[in-house]
Amino acid sequence: MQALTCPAFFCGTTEKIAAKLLGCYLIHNSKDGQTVGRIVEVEGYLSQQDEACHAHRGQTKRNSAMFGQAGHAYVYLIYGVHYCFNVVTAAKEIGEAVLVRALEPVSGIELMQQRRKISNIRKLCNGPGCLTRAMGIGPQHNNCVLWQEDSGTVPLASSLSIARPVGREKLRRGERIACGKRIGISAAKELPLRFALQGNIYLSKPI
DNA sequence: GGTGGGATTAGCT
DNA sequence: GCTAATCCCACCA
Repeated sequence: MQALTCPAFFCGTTEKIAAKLLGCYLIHNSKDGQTVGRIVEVEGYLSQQDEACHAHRGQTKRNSAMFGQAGHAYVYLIYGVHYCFNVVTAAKEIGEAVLVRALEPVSGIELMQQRRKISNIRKLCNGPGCLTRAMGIGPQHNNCVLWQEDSGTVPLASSLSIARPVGREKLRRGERIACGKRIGISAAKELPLRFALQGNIYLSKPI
């Protein structure tokens, strides 16, 4: 894998970035240790024209990170219980993002098991609320930068970043990028904005 | 100033 | 399949 060192990766349409994020790695260095997951399932949310998107009704205090720069994180609390992790994908003031719905655990698996209080690796990160718990992602990461900023600065206590696969690392044998309807929403159900690695066993639901 | 609902999950029936 | 857990904030009064 190769760390992202500039925001150029996050240029393009939200759909393109969603597909591009599949196979990438999400890396969290926390005081408890490092956890790494491979992104296998995402959903796009498209600003004003998308009724299921938090940005649909305009900018508020809660969703303001979504209106920030592409390549930042948007983390919000859902049902008062779980956190969802999103990657901002549009230019400032637009309000589009990609929700990460499932990860394939890559390293720091013992730490993930501790955080989740379960041992089944297939269930560690197989849902948006599950993966934030396993990775130790929370509100402290809202609006944080997901590429690696210049190394001269003082390292953060808790840093979240994305790395891309190199060469043939992106897709494994038996995997292909598939697209379908989004899950768990009541508005704009028909839009085909769910992207996942079909054939991967770590999805929240088969696609 | 009160209230309703949500991009979910786990545990029980 | 059903439901409790539990919090922020948009919306309405």
